[in-house]
Order: sequence, then C-alpha cells, then structure tokens
Amino acid sequence: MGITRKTKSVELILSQFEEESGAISVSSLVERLHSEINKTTIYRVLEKLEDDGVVHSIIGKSGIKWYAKCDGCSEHKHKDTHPHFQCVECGKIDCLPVEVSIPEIENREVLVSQILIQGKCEACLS
Amino acid sequence: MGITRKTKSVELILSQFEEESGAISVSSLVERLHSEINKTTIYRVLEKLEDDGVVHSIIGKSGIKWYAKCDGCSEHKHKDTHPHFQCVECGKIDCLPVEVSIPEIENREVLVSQILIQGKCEACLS
DNA sequence: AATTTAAATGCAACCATGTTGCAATAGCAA
DNA sequence: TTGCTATTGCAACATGGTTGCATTTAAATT
Repeated sequence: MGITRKTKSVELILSQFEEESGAISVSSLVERLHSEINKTTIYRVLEKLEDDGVVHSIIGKSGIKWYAKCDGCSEHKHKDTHPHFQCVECGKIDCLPVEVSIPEIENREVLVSQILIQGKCEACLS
Repeated sequence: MGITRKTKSVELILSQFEEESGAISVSSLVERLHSEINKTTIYRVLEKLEDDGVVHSIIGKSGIKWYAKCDGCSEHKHKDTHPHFQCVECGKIDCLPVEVSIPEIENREVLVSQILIQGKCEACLS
C-alpha cells in the first residue's frame, strides 16, 4: 500500500520530479533534500510512490537506483518495457519512448524486463 | 591490460566458472573463496578477466554485480546484446542465447545495452 | 476545537558491496 | 639464483541502502 497522507516530504519529492524531465538518482535526491528530509524518509517515500505507480525505478550502470515519473503506469501494472538510456559521459538517465519486444523464452515465465542502453546523449555528443 | 601471470587466485576463480553454467555473483564468489583468496583480489582478478574477454559482467535486479563466462567475446569487443534472465524467486542469473535488436535512437550514439529479463526459471516454475 | 490514532518521520546504528594505499609476496624472464 | 614487477593481503575507507524504535503529525472522530 502506498501514500495515504499528503506530507511535506511527499510534496517536496514530487516537486523534484516536476522540474526534471529525466530520471533522478536516489543519492542526488538525498543530496538535494538532505537539509529538509532525512534520507530514510526519502527511501521510504520513493518506495511508496513506486507502489502507487507514480514513479518507476531503474538500476543504473553502476548498480545505483534511479527514479523517473511514470507516464501511463497504474498501481498494479507498470509499463516496464520501455528502455532507458544512460549517458556514459555525464551519467544522466532518460526514458526512451520506444517499445522493445522481448521474446518468449522456453521453460521460463517472463514477468518484467529492464533494458538499459548506454551511449552518448545529445548534450555529450558535440 | 588483463591477466599476465597464472596465479593460484586466477586458477581458483576460473575453476568456479568451469563448474557453473550460469552467472555467479561477486558476493557469492567472495563467500566461496574467502578462506583461500582475499576479497580485494577477487574483485581485481574479475576485472582483469573481463578486460580479457574471458568473462562478462551483469548488474542484477538489486544492483549487485554478477559475472559469467564469455562465449565468443574478444578482448576489445564484448557481445553484449544477449539478454540475461534473473529468477525473481531464487535470484539465479543465466545468459540467454537470443539476440534482441536495439533500435537506433535519434541524437544519441548507442554503445552497449544491457537487457535483464526477470521472471521464474524452470526450477522455480513447478 | 479538542481528542485520538495510525501513518509518517528522524535518528542512530547497522549492513553489504565495492574501493584504495601501501607494504609484502611470488611468477617468471634472464 | 637473482631481480623485476605483477599480484596479493590487509586494514581502513566509501557509498548505497536498511532497521528498530521513539517521536511527530495528518486527518478522522468526537
């Protein structure tokens, strides 16, 4: 079960995603908000927002967690087939508005899939 | 530059991959070999083996690192388009002998891509 | 408006994964 | 056998993330 009360922490965290088009790493969120919210709370709020389908999480190339606003996700079913792009230079992660089809696999039940494409983003290509 | 000397550590680590068909997490490798090899050495040897194209690494669903034997990788070019499958129940990771085509993306240069499919493996399906 | 109650928070302490610097060890070529 | 340098071990550190518990607070109830 997710968020039930509109608290200062929830509002603050959500406002960060309003201002950001791409994904935000948890550590940068902790850094940005450390004077207003305790890091434990940040972890907990993000978890609940994910349960609610408000944001979704991505594991970046070095294993750390990022969150991005969901666009068309619901509480019980995330649209997790869209890939994410992480720039090897600046580290930034964005959602890609593309569908990648995952094949059926013999003897296994596929539930979700995470696709992380790495390369150079527009800003770092110059 | 990768491995240049055949040391006890290298042999021991490689022997673990002989016995294993799937991937091995670094932490389980550290656990298995802690009485014979220091963990720092394990991290360092794995890094070199990856440089040499002997193994390749995968970031699992919870952000930890796994390694698997390479099959047809060379020192400078890993075949990283094959997806990996992680069982949500037992946690085990395997390489999938399938090719998934990654689309070109406007304004970005794609270098590598990591596809992690999650679901239930054969053993956990019953 | 005052009361009540459970959700939400802060804090401190903890855990796991991974890294660094440096001195000691050991392959291997000469 | 000697000498060079790659490799290793160790201890200490860094970072990302979690836990238990006492305190606070949103919001429903009176």
